[in-house]
Amino acid sequence: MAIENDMASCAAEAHPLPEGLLPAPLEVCERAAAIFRAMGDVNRLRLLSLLAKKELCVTELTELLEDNLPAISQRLRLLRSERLVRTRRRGKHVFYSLSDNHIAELIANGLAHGEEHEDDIA
Amino acid sequence: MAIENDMASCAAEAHPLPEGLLPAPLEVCERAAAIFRAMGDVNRLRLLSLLAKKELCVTELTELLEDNLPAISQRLRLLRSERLVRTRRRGKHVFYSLSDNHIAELIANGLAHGEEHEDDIA
DNA sequence: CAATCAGTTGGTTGATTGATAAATTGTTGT
DNA sequence: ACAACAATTTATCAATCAACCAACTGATTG
Repeated sequence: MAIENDMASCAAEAHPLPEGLLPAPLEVCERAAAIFRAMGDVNRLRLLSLLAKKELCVTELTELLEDNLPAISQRLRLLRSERLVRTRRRGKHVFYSLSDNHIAELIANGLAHGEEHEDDIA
Repeated sequence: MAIENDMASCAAEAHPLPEGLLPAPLEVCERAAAIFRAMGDVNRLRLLSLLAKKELCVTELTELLEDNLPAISQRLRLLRSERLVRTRRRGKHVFYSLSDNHIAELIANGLAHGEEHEDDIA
């Protein structure tokens, strides 16, 4: 009753909050969230799962994923805007690959987790 | 004109596509994409960045993130529905923690990448 | 330089999503 | 049982996003 104006008390009683306990910096979270968001779509992730194995051009991706070319191109565009993939022009073809190993690891880890919990869907 | 029904020819010329080159199974991608999607939001990721350090209750998270409690609770609900976090009731308080080390690694990796590319935002 | 192939861009539409506030459930202490 | 606190739920609204089709650019070949 005497300490009801101390808003932090309830939490402090439950656990003494360490001073240094802070969320990751906002800018870092924004960047990381942008990467995750870009990976957080089935079609884009399937694209990435292929690029994780091999550099591929838009036409090849279109065939492997059995989709139409503009759709693939749009997804690649978004992935490139978030710097998850790189492009390299070779004659008529534009080849896409993952921009760095860090991205490759994130994709591999995510897919690995997806395999473990495959039963969650059914 | 004579070969216009052979759709694969153009890509085959650019690169001989390995037989075994297939995207990750659809179900795996769906599950992995769902995880990434859940992480792909700044507010949820900040939540996760805290839970990666320590188990915390909703009230504590509300204070640390300086937001209102229902908002935090909603985000936690989504994270729980995707099985990224676990709950444990202790008296009046519900404590949240990451559901497993795999998730913790993904978060750590994502944030690490976010730190590297902090300059991308400015 | 015209024709064709490879890829991108723009605009629209329908579906998801996140924020907010209000009402409700669950828990403890008196 | 009641009051006070902790957390969830529900509903609604605005914003964001992905799919789709059409038009366009850029590069190569005849």
